[in-house]
Amino acid sequence: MPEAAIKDRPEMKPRLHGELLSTSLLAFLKNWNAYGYQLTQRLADSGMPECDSGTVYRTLRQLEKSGFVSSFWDTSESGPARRMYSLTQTGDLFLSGWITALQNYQNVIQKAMTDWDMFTRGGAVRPTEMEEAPDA
Amino acid sequence: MPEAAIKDRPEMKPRLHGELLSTSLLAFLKNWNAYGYQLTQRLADSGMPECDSGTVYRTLRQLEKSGFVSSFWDTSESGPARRMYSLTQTGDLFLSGWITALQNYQNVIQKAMTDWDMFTRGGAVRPTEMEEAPDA
DNA sequence: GCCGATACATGCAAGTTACACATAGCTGCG
DNA sequence: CGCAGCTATGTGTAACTTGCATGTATCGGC
Repeated sequence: MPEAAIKDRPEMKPRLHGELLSTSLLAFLKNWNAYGYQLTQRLADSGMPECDSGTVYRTLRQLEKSGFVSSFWDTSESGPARRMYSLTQTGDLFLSGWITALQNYQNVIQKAMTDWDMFTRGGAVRPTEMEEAPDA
Repeated sequence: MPEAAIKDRPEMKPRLHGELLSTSLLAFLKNWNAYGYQLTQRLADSGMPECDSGTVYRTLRQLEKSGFVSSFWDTSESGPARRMYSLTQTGDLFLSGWITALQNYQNVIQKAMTDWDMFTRGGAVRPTEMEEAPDA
């Protein structure tokens, strides 16, 4: 994890949101139906950055509006009613597409680290001393 | 890539933005200094979803405000002046932290796919027929 | 001079988020 | 019963982010 310079700035406390949140939710729903509160807890246990539960609920509604999940009220258990979500076929399709796109992202990140490794081990100039990238 | 149901909806044309964009930019800058226009092109060539060049420029300024990159005007080459960016130590640190966090995300996604695989091969009930997740 | 490519930037409407707060059901307990 | 605390879902709002269109300026070729 990042050290002092980063972790000490309250404004950059990392939070899970956006596409990473949406797709995490879809991933959880691939194997099990679940409701918002439950998903919030699973995310918290997953080692990912914390996320606001309000955002989780809104995201789930958004995913439903997009047709990626569907929901119904579950009153079978004790306690307050739960809105159970399940993944739709469209959502499953979207998740597959996302994973493919993620590969390209991973390639970019990994290539950066690999190249850096070659730089340092090869004794080449450090990037801050270079003016521009090669053409290839 | 996702098929008909998804790709035909113009509103869900995927675009690269947010943290995935920021970190892609930082990754490119890990090995080479570069300017906005150049980075926009590299992103386009990377196989990732398209992204708006205006968003790239704004994101770079934001990264500078956060202290993750620094910039100067480069007028050494012919053509319009270029704002050259380079990764700062803070940015490098942030990128490392991000990669660690990404691992957890990948685990969530991958576990979903693995479990699904076990489901289908093991002949277990499909998730849409299940009411709730197991306790463990 | 004029066009097109390069390069960076902003205005605006629409969408998204964090944080605080609201609502409500159920459980345990004195 | 009263009432605190957990479960469960949501909303109001200000701040921020984004896509798209557009604006500005430099330079090379003709």
